[in-house]
Amino acid sequence: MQHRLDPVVLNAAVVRFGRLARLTDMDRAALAKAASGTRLVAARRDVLMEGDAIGFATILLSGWACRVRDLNDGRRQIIDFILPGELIGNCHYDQPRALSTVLALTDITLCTAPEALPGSGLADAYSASAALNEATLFRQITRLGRLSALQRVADLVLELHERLSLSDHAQPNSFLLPLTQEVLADVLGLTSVHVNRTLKSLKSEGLVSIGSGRVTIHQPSALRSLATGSDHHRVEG
Amino acid sequence: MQHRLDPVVLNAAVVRFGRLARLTDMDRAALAKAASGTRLVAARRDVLMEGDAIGFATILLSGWACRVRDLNDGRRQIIDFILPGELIGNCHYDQPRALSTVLALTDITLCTAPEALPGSGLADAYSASAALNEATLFRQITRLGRLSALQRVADLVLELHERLSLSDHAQPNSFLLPLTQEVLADVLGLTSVHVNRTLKSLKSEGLVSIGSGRVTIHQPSALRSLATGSDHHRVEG
DNA sequence: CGACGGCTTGAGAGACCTCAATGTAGGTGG
DNA sequence: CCACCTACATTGAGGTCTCTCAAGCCGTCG
Repeated sequence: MQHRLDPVVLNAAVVRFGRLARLTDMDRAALAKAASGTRLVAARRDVLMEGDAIGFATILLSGWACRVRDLNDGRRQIIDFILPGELIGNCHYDQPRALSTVLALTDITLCTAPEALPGSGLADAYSASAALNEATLFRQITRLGRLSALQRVADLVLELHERLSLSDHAQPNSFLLPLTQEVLADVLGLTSVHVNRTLKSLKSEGLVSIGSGRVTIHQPSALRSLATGSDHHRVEG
Repeated sequence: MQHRLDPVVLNAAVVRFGRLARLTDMDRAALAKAASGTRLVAARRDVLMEGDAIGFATILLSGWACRVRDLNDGRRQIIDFILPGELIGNCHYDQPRALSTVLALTDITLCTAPEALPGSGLADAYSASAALNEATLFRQITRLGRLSALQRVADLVLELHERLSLSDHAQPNSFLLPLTQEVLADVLGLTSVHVNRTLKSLKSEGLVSIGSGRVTIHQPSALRSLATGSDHHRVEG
């Protein structure tokens, strides 16, 4: 678990899938081999367009991407983020067409997801990953449908911290957030102006600090109760 | 395709899956056999609770259900509807735990989804169904994040018409909608009061009529342009 | 008939948006 | 080194959409 320049150890997919299922050496070797052939996509470039023909599922090895849907009036909604170690596309059946555009939010590296033998640990990991992805969509729907701006931001910060922790991309109470406020607005269903004011409010309450690409969670429990609406016992600085 | 009391013909799953993939007689027989053993759930009853252990995937044969998430303050968000012929749970891997509560909105009948041999038409249908379900979640996210109340209702009406048409549960420009305005509010991320006003507005513009459980779409193209925001050329009565 | 659930309507409040200006940091060229 | 440009963050003022609270209505069912 130490930091070496060994790609097997540093591979976000190995870390994440290893947390989702019990991997054998063969599974890890397959992931390492897959990760030896990477594809790079620059920030702001499309990884794939809605309706594109898809080959195999892909693993995001580094950087941030997102699924996004564009509206006729120029606005857009980010469906969900894709974080290191997460899958793009489905491993359980051939998906002829992409269901949404996938956009690189930073420079990213991708690799083809190795095929998993039925019953293998890797297959279990893919299943768990798909289930997590679906749960993330459910959470996003609830966030957009029923939470206030303050709650949405709090909930998203907590979710990102949880998801990044799965691939060791987060510290116990902070993580790197390489996103502009406009991107946050597009995922939260708000305007960037209101995201700015909401962040300011969270900062001034001392719950989190956000700046120069890093989020630090100062009061995890207060943030959680804010996000879940059980905000009775407000923790005052 | 004629209406007979033959359960094979009336089976919503056979109709829907037959539209999603080319089914063999064996596939249809498997569905018919599965549908011979049904489970009934009364309106307002939970089909399964979030976190429940799951066995096999289930097919909804009749009635309306929904995935729902409850909040601490008593409010709730309906994630998506489940319509006749649609799947509950995943056919491509064992899902140990339910990701959300599933609630019967009307009296419903369920059956276990028959196992699909790899490469069979049924397997293709399950894949297509899963892809459609994911697309529905994407659409719901976009609806909640970026559409106004008027647009949300318009978009939902169009979506429901499309989905019900897949299982022959809709007429060319109308369908039965066995939902209260409160349920609509919970799926649209609005209050029932505002749903009421929004419906009134749509009616008064002559786009749709809604009453006694039936929705009729009078101006499909106008409704579509309202939902997609390309509402420049308003169609005035 | 009364009770109930769902629908409808009104009035006022609040959250979030729009428009617009200013501030700030990094990058580039003169 | 400074002027300039661009992208992003920040702040203000006013408007609008949706919510909240509250009341009345309507059909159904006991």
